[in-house]
Amino acid sequence: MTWEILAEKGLKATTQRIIIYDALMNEHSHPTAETVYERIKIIHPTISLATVYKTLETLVEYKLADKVSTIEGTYRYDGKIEDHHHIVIEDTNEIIDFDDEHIKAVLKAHLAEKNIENLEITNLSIQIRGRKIDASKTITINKF
Amino acid sequence: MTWEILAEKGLKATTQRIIIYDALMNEHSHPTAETVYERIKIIHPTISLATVYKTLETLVEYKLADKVSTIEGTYRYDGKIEDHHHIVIEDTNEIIDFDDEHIKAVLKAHLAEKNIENLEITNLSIQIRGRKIDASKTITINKF
DNA sequence: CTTTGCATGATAATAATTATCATTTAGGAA
DNA sequence: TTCCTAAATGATAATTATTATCATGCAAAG
Repeated sequence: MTWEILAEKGLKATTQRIIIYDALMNEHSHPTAETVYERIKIIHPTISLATVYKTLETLVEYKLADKVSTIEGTYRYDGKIEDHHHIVIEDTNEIIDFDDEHIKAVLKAHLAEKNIENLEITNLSIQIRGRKIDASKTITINKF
Repeated sequence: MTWEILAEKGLKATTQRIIIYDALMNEHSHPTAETVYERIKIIHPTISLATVYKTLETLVEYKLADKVSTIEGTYRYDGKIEDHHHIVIEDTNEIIDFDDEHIKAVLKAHLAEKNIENLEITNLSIQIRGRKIDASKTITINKF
């Protein structure tokens, strides 16, 4: 229940927050604030764009969402907060989630060999850029 | 010689381009266009900010520089075009270069096991976020 | 039910970047 | 070397995304 998730964080469960949170969780395309706004207007036409911006920031602040900057110069929000990586498709700038439980361990093991002094690593992410071989098809990631 | 590098790409070697290119190559802090402009104004006070923006874009277009988007919402330019990775320091958003000839091979080997269908990987980079344990000291990366 | 402080909505302000266009200049041709 | 032309520059206007402001509304605690 969304209102409980908000309440747990000490956030007022307003209609707007619930709608925005739900919209973000159900949208896997890493939308911009503007896109979230457009989607939401259909079911809640009186919502303000400013509220969407502020609420998304709040969700990020309370670790209920992630925010990423893109090469287009805009921010995109991600309802998925578990550790994962992104594949960015060139030309379209589509972002595809990429889950991999092992890759981080592989990287950390490698980084341990280098010893980087005075640094505490808080986050490690892999950015994969690429292009679709067949633009009409989707990209599928097969586990194993 | 900078003018030769520009000429090789079929670019006019204007005074402004030479100054901007040299400034970027000698600045390892991943500056913004604005920062490059401020630095350059000292030796070339009549240069226009618009020229700095346009020239940096041109350098990126001709693969003489890289452009990265940051979480602050601004672009930073990088005179280093060889494959490398970035360590972003939280709070200060300082960017430190991180060279590693092996890490990419390690990652590619790992990614080959997953088989990602329909994707041609064009670029692979690792983003390390972290904080300085001792803020007054720098971060050193020891090769072996 | 009332209160109170935080959230919302409308809109103004800001900041970074891009576009426009008259003027200048690099580099090739004569 | 001088001339020519296409491309680059400089000044500034326009745009775009985002943030700030503030009067009004509403969630939730008592």
